[in-house]
Amino acid sequence: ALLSNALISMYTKLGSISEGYRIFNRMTNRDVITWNSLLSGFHDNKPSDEGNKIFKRMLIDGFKPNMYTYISTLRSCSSLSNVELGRQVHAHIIKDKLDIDGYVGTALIDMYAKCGCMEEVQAIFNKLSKKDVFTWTVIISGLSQTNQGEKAAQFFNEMRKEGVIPNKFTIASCLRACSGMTSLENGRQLHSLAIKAGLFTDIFVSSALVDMYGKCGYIDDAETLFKEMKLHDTVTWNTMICGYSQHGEDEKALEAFSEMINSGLLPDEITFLGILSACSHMRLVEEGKKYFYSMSESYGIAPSIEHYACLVDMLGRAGKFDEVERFIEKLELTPN
RNA sequence: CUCCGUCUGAAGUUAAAA
Repeated sequence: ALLSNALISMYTKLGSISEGYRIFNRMTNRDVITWNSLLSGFHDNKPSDEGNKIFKRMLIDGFKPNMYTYISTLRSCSSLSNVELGRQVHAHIIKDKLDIDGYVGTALIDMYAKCGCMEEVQAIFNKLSKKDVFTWTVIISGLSQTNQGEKAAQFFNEMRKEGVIPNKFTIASCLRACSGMTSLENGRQLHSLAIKAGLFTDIFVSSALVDMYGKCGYIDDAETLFKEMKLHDTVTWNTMICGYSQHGEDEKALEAFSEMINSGLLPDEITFLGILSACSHMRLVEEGKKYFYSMSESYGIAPSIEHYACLVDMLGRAGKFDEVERFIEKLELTPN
């Protein structure tokens, strides 16, 4: 069982969920760790309710979850904003007296924060005896992600008063809060803090800085920062492309797209939202259609309803209302 | 008693309109 467990964990963490399941299904000597190993694979992959299914199946099969199980299941709840299951798991945790554990507490706070349940967050937070940088950061990121930037800033200040040193996760989350509030002052302070702490070169921190300057209206500063970065990934390019497009610097958005492709990176669905938006601003209907069809033809990305909306917007701005109608009629998606 | 061990916690980019 020890070897099989390790194998399941390896496969699921590498994204080969089906390989993990194959070993799992062949095992006759499953233990709690077997189930936990299976659960651990759904952490870094796309959100799915597979984790919740495994948790329930485990209970039905008569296995007693431990704190590893609960933490993994809570992660699924967080990524799906499934507070109903989260509360059920919480009840199990209290029953098993595991709620005093720091990791469990952090996972619970994260789940409630991402679901927007601040009363629960406060209650658990107040009860925790030891608060580390993870505890503070999950709250700050939860508030940033639910557009409660002012509260995020309050927690950040309180954290520093307590003498807890922010790390790159904390800084990136706070920068997101600044972007949401277009708070240039706080953003600049975080910028110098990041330099002092040696976190400036982290790609999450620097991308968040590029975004912050863009959102605060300083697209030139964002561009300068972007060009100074040694590493660019898809998210960094997306930040710059969407920043250009949001500022009406649409030609630059398209140029950036070409540069991105030339550098060997692949675009994703967010890249195309920025690109289609730029084409729409410029009334570049034919060019925009080319980009739209290249999504599935060249990059294997299925357009979402947002992409279709961009195309409708583009046709509408260009005054092509008859074409808009035809386009909507032949939609394979249900219009919203 | 201490350490180790097959499973545990957080971060950046998202169209239009109003």
